[in-house]
Amino acid sequence: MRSEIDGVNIKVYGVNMEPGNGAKRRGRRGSYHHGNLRAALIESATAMIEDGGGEGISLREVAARTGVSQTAPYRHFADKTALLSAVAVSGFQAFAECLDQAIASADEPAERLAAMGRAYVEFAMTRTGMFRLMFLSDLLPNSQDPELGSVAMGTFQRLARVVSACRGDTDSVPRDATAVAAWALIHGLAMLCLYGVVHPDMAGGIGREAIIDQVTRSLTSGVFGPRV
Amino acid sequence: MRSEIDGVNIKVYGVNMEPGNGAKRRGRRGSYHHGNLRAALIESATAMIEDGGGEGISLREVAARTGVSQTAPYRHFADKTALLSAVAVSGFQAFAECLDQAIASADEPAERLAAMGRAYVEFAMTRTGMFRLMFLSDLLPNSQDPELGSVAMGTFQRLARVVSACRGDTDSVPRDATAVAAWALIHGLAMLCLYGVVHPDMAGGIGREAIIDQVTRSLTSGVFGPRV
DNA sequence: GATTAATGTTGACGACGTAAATATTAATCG
DNA sequence: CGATTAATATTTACGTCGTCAACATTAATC
Repeated sequence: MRSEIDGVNIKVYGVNMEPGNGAKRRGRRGSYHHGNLRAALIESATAMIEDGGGEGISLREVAARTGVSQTAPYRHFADKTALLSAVAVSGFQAFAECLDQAIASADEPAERLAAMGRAYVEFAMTRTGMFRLMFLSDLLPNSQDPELGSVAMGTFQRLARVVSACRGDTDSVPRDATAVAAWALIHGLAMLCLYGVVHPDMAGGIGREAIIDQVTRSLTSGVFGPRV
Repeated sequence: MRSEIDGVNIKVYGVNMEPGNGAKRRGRRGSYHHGNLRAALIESATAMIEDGGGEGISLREVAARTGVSQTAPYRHFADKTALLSAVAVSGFQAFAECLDQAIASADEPAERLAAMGRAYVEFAMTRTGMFRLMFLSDLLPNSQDPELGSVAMGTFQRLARVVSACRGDTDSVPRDATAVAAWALIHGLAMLCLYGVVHPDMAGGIGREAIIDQVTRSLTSGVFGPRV
């Protein structure tokens, strides 16, 4: 970005920021200031996480893909973890939208719960990189970011509400461990699918789809069914 | 390790390998060759993972703690991942022993299953670093090491056998998704505990112990109970 | 319009994973 | 037993990474 002519430094900023490069950048293009770098960094990092190997993502490459210098992110994030944490927050928001969509797809509580289970696993298998960042990195346990914790809790509460409805409780949150068990069951299933333990053609002649179906169905029977 | 006297290089090897330094080293001490470096590296790495932050472990530090140079590990492991994979294998073996102990602690299949559930969660909460390496790193899905996959499957089969017994099946592996559901439930519960979602004093007045108890108990009732 | 705050760049540092070349020891074979 | 060879460890070096400090450029404010 810097050419030296006759001992005079001439800076050339924004070479790849010219109009028409297809970026969704809202700020003034071609200027020293980016305009909306924070959001752009999250966007770049998200794209890299979605389609690439999740962990091997470097802050420098995120900056490069966004068209800024290596240290520019430090004006908006304390460190790499903070950026990843912000990405995870947006991931949880997208996740919550998927769950809400599943809830809206059915009227009966039992069907709703089954739909949520399928949506949960589908999110894990479709947006693998993001799911791994959300649940398989050390972000959640070690998080300094309170927003991450609360948005993650939001997904739990969505499940808990529907479980309550299934059992006929008036409270929006079940008083016993049922909601925890429901979440554990569906989350664990997603994990086993991710690990490759539950794969498309399993031993015993039952495929992954059938297993997902049976397990999500068991969400609405047995201990998860109506209180007696 | 190298002192220069009158232009002559004198190497001093094994300074901290003298007899009586308390190491469990089986090889010839004080020699250039370590004797059992592979096992020693796994041991050092295991110790670092158990009591420290799991992910931030560097190959260089493992080598240093073992008393060898940075690149010595490359004579025994292809790369860092291979070493971590070997550590995970030993972790799964220890995990299997815990499960076997739980199985041996009871005679009734239902009690056995509940005991396994408690052991599972306890392992996750006690040996957190190892559990995270085993299940929360990318080792399991991406593994090139066939031993890792098979030893991980071993823990599943232990659960599957007991689930079969609970349901009164003659086969050692249930033909439907019940074993998967059982594993998913208990693994998911361990995850939620690790994430801090299920903490000692939960909302609703029930503690973690009670939740673990209820969830593991639900393993032996409802869909996991005897076939009708 | 000058000052100040916000936001970017450059350059550097130490730690890391790992390859290449070299040194030391153990194993093998006469 | 001595010489050769294979195994194992070390030194040095390279490129990448996260991040700090110093500086440059632009926007906001009085």
